[in-house]
Amino acid sequence: MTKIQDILLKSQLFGGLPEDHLEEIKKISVDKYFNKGEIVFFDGDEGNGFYLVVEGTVNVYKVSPEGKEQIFHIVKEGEAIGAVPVFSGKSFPANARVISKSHLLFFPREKFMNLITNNPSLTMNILALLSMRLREFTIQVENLSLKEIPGRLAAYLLYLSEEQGNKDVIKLNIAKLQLANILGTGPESLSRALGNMKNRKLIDEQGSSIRLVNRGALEVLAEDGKTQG
Amino acid sequence: MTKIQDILLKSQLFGGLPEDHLEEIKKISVDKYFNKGEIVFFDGDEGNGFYLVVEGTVNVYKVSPEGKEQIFHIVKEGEAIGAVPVFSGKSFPANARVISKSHLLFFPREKFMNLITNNPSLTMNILALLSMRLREFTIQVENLSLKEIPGRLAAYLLYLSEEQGNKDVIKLNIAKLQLANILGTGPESLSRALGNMKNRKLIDEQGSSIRLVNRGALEVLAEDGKTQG
DNA sequence: GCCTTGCCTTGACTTATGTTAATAAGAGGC
DNA sequence: GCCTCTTATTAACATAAGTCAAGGCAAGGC
Repeated sequence: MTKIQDILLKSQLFGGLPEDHLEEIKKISVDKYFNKGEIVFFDGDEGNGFYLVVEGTVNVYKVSPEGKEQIFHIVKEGEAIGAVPVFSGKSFPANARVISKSHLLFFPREKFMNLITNNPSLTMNILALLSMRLREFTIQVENLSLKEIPGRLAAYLLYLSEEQGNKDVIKLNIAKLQLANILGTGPESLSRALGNMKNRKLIDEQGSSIRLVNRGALEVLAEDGKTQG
Repeated sequence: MTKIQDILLKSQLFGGLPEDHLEEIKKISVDKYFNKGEIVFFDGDEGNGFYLVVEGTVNVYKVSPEGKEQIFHIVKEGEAIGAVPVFSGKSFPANARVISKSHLLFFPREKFMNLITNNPSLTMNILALLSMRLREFTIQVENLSLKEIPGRLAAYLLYLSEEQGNKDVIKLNIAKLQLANILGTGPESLSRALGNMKNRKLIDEQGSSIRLVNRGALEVLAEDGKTQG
């Protein structure tokens, strides 16, 4: 089995589909290669198809006129980007930029639509994918609106821990600046929040690893959102 | 044609479907009536189906431990709520509360799923619906993270104007407190932002009507997000 | 018409976070 | 191994917005 077939099989989008369907799917896709920093699409571009990440990492984000960046989603191997325009008929609602050398599969809108119409399992997978994305967005809005920065950071650290197998020592796989832009802030505020957590013995930092020293306190912080009164 | 059929026909979800399908759809639905203030579902409740608003208004929102409320969506006649759990298989990601006497149609998960499998147009409608919701969320995150309160307010006023036929005099159909909770703030900050706009002759307030006096300046404010430096 | 109740506004004050700038620490090239 | 460039930290300061509290206004009941 090729690497690509393996990725497709494990992806939320195409997982659980019979092999001949995967073959068909692979056939309509186009390989696209990007170097670090290159743009996959811009906010407002017409969406004539969507992408699946085979290798590398892609940031989906928006920028304010002043240059502040908000990251919506960090997309990794097996995940899809740019599906919204395919079904809404509107343009891309955000920018996407490759942050490491990447290999994507591009699925042209028309051909993909044809695949869907006679493939109920694929359709269900897409519905599940979009629904999960909506869930993630409710969490992001909640974090931005109802929590202060230390609370958002705590929530993110716990999320990373869960993602990495509930370990107490987690790996920060992204730059601090990126993390700040996920949390909706700048690098200085993130530094302060991390420093504060270290002082209060909630975490411990060793290079790009963070040890969750006091998980309970982090959970309270993430839940409460506000630096306790 | 009954009122319900009319609503179904005009909804994004069921619009454009043949009449016999609408009949089938109506058949599997259950009427639910709510009084002002009643809860439709809570964050975390198991989602055994979704709702379509026939009459009234429903707020979808989350609350912080301190009691601050963030409204995600104000759902009106013809719109759907609670679709996420149907397709993701997870619980409701937020609360829903009726803010005026309302009549909803409830669609049980299983039966609705059966309808989908042999109804491609309905499926396409759902995909479009979820995608549009995702678009709206990107805008909400952008507003919360990249704009200050006056900018969010300006953006919302312009959105209302567009919704109400690009009139220069718009009707605020919700309480100020609600509006504040849409914008991610409290009533005091909203009052101040409105007051400031009045001082700067961007708007004029008459009861629950707001006149957009200087549309251009509002657009700049909404676009820039930040009270210019 | 008066009183109650809920909603909104205004003011004074506090605080979290943005800003600016300078320094420090790492990573990669040569 | 040294230099350069990027990335991260720290500190001092500025400000948007939250908080608390008081007062005004409007709608509905009696």
